[in-house]
Amino acid sequence: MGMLEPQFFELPTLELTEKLLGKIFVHVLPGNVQLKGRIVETEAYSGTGDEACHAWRGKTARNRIMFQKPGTLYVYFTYGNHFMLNIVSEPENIAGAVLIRAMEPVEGLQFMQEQRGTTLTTNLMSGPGKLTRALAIDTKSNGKNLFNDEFFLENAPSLEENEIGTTTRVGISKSRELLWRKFILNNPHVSKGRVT
DNA sequence: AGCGTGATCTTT
DNA sequence: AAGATCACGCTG
Repeated sequence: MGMLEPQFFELPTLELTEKLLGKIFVHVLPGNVQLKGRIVETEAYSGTGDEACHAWRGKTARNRIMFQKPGTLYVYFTYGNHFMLNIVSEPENIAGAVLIRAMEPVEGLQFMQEQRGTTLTTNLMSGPGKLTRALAIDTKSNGKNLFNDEFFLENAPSLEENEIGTTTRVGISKSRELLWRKFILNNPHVSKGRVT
């Protein structure tokens, strides 16, 4: 299956949040080291009305990437330790993004194990801070897009509705009622204790 | 269940 | 300028 094209990302954020499940995220390091993970857990963050979205009050120095074209990477630093990986959604000048919360390791396991200091595959990428560490992603990648040979998504079949779980989002204090978290049911690589 | 760790944003 | 918050992960 080939690389996903820009048109794939032209969907409402919540729809894209589902469509990204099962797709293969690829980061190619210098020396042609290929790191690949299958996306198994995502969350939608979108514009006005969602107070948990960084951009709900408008554009700032940090969130400006959320206003760029769909398929752009929005990476930010939080809790003094962790980088969060998002894929921008919505047309240019409208804020939206999908937080990638967990992946299933597919290629580059040895590199990931060294990065993470563990060998247990269900612990390598089972959280948003874990997966950026495993994939060697930090704010240097903020603003890059998924249409080049460093970062891209490999296509894969979409999930059936009955294979997808839906809940409220994790770790937020505002807009807690929105059912904007999507994940692959019964997949052991979703973030800890949240497989169903 | 508690805490580290530092950028970002709000309030003074 | 100071204080609060934070789309988390690890130890205990």
